[in-house]
Amino acid sequence: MPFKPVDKQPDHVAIEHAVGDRWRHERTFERLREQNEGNQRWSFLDGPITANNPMGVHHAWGRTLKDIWQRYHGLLGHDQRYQNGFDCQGLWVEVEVEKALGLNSKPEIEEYGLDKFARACRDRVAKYAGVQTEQSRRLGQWMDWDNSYFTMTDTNISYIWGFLKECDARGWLYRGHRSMPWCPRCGTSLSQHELMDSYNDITHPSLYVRFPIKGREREYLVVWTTTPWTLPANVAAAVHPDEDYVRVETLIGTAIVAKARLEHLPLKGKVLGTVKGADLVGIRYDGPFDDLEAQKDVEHRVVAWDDVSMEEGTGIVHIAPGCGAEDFELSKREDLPALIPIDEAGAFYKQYGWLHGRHAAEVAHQIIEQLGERGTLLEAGELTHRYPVCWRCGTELVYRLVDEWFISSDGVRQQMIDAARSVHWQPPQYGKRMEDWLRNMGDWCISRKRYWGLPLPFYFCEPGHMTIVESKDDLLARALRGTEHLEELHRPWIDEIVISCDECGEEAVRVKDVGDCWLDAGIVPFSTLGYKNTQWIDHGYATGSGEGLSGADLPNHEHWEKWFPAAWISESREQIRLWFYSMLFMSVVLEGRAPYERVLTYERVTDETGRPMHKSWGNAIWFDDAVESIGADVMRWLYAAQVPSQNLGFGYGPATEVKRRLLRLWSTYSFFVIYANIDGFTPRFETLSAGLRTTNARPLDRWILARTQQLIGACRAALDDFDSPRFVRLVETYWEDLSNWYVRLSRSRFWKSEDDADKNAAHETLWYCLVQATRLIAPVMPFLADEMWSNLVASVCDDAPASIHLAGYPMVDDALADDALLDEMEAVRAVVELGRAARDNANLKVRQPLRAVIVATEDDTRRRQLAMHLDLIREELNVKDVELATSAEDFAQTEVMPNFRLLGQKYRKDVGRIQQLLKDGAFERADGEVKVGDWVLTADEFEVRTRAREGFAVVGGGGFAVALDTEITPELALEGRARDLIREIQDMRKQAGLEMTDRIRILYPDAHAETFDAHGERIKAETLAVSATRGENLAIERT
RNA sequence: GGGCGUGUAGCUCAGGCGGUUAGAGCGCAGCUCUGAUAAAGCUGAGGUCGGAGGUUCAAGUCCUCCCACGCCCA
Repeated sequence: MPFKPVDKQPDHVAIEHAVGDRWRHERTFERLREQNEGNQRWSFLDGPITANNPMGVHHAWGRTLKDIWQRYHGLLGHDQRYQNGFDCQGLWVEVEVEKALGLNSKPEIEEYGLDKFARACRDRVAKYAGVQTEQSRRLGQWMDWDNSYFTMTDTNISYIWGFLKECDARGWLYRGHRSMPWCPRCGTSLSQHELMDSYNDITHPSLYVRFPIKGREREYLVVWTTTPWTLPANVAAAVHPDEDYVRVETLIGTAIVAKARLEHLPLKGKVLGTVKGADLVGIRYDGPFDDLEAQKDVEHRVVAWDDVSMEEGTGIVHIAPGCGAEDFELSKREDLPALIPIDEAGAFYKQYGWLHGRHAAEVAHQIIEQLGERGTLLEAGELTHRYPVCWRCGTELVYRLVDEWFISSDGVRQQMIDAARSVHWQPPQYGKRMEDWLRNMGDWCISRKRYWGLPLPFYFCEPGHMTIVESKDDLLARALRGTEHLEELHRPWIDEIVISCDECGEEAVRVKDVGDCWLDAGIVPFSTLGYKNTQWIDHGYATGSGEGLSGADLPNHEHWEKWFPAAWISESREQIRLWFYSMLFMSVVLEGRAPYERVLTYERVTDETGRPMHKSWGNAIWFDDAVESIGADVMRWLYAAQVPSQNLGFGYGPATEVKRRLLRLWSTYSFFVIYANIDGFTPRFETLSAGLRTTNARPLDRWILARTQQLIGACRAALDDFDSPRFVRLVETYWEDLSNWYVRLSRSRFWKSEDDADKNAAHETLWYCLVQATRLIAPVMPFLADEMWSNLVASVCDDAPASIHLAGYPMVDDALADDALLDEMEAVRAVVELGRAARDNANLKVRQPLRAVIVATEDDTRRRQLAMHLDLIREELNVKDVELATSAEDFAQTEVMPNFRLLGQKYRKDVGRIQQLLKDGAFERADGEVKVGDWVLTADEFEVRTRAREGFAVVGGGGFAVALDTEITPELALEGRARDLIREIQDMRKQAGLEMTDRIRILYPDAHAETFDAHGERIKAETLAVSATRGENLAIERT
């Protein structure tokens, strides 16, 4: 047997493990790279995955897309880098390590020891980089796993330093005093892009508070706040200068609020008068907690602010510049003092008296109580609203005024927008989204007050000069002392180093801040490609804490020029404001252009009902579980089929559907192997490349061969467009055609026992189609495809590559393409479908032969097409004869369908009436024209169709009418019974568990005597019977 | 509040420049075919193409407004 027998269903998991092992033993991937080395380049750049946890099924979507196109380009012969990346630094790693070590605050980390903490972070990264590598291999991803890049290396850090130096040279780098969203638990501020996706519905106190006006008796402003802890830092009250404010008489005095808000407030009383906001400006009032030391010199006043909202609150806004971003902006304009009430852990400073040491989140109750005692609380309720929390630990954020480092964005904004426009965004709306983001982006806050991260290379001397170190070498050259323990560019070791100030030569020390992790990822188009590096260093990339984790080279600038920019990158949608953004920023600064040419962006993975997956909801599916039960190939197909602009519902249900559709291909494969083995068929490998030239090809063979060429062309086009959903649709439709049209109609050729040229043509054709179809799906289902290849090709063709992935991607064979034939077969299939529908209508099952079917169409071309395939129609409809007719008057009526495009232009408003008349049959046909009402339609303005009369047949597209001759003669009835018997005996064979080649003897009762007399030979032939004799009941026995 | 996107059969989704009777898969019911097929075929039930206006001879498709949902930004 030339081919290994095939299971009824593929065991994906078993196949994948076996094929994966084979790839390893045979060095298949390495051989592919060797094969393609030096060819035309295709530059893909991998966005680093955070090496912090095992990867999930959502990562697998992106990794599948990356792998599909890397494999596709590999099959096209393109030289590629295949470098995977790991993101190693930043708060997310720290938080996980804190959890693992049982630490819960910055003081606890410092007590634990920064060196041990850094080691723990580094170890975690190393561990999960390994885990993710194994998982990715299991998914089938082909990457140069031994040479991944790690963003924590000294190399990567040095490159970022160089970038920061460049920003400073342009005057864009600055230290700012800003109100930042702050996580009290993590003790650090969050950047603008870290704030996204982290709003929760949270219930807060909702307070109305009185601010008594100085110098007026019993008169007060009313403000509203949901953050009571900020009241001790109040310095002003803002009003909208153009809005009307009213004075309202209440039991405890005269309240001032915005007129527009009055009806929404818990205030009752007579309106005494109206005053413009602008006229309130300058009023002095008593703050809520003037007795606090911090409030000692504050003079509270009313200021004007255009952003005061009339949608909520009282129209008078409590201003605490140390506790809010907008408040701080306002304070700069109005020259208000900024009181900072809480420290980095969220606890009140000493100057806040009775609040000292208490945490902002805990003091609401006491503040409300105090306000009550002081008689300034008007009302206290609750409000549930969207409020930001820390995206890592879930702690409610507060706003805090802090020193942070920024890169000013105004200088690069327009250049970045221009660069982004040069990129091909897919789907296109994400290009707009990037542009929106760029238009609105604030200055990039690059500092984090944490430990495990890029050390910012900013050094200050006592007199206050700043020196920026641009690389590790630069640091060592400038160092005065402290380099003894510097194993890597991380805290705490780097903090020991003292350098000399550029300006005054005094000793300078580093600021304590670390960097935003998106600096780490954004630099990789430069750091991994040897940008401006003069000398190629073998295995030189992994330095510092990355040492020993990767064997990647540090290439030189020439190499960078070859591979920059990336032809294509692909990541999930949130990377627009993260990686795509930071890379673009850095690349525009360093090179003035985008670092990528084309971007494919995809959405999120949900469960199969569309809900987000959550560990706590119990609907999460772990990658390891999924891949060992569904199989990587099926998962990959599921990912490939998904339109990337929509969320993907992942689950076992959708996976089962994929398997079911795939079974069509597998069953065809299995069918082929069964009969090829019975017949000892041996394929010729050269037919794949040199083209299949079968002399005995039947029309159906030529058709599926042409269909295959069409598929090859369409698949290549879809993949060239990075359109995997289209690719999947094309391929699945082809499976259907191959299985349910070609094989089903050709089965008898495989069954027959004569070993003739016709059978060989069928084998050759089916083998060719199966192999080409398999090659096409190789980028998406790499394991299954290679398994099929080794059985169908490698095991029987000595001259074939051992792996499908070394065999290149199929090319269209023009000699086999035949659009006319495809069109013909479409007509045949339409007629057969109509014929089947007609049988169904007439209640005549297909097994009963009929004398004739009449196919009527006025379309001469269609008739000619059908005439070439009458045998197919006869077989499929089980009729003795096919009659083609130009007119179907006896059983059908003629319809004239208007050509709306032409008529619309010509007759405009009259088209509707023409259409109605034609529908009613009120027309005459003569000389190729149609007279309808007052109009005459010329030949190109209409199309004639045939519609069957009731009871004859069903009408479908293409203008056919199909009618059956329903008379069943005794001969036809007898033949029908013979076919029934064949079917019955076949079923008995199957029940008895006989092999397909086993011979039998048939016993039949008297009742079937007539049938056997007439059709005995045929029955015996089809059921592989050596004899048929009388018996009591119908029975078979094996010979 | 602004921007982007989505809304088509019970479910998941296709529907280039406006044009004839809006499709597929899954699910459901009935029938059929079957010695590769745990498959497949046919028929049927099931659609206010989110809603309302408008442009047009003609709108699922173009325009305006509105509704719901998702995302991004305020």
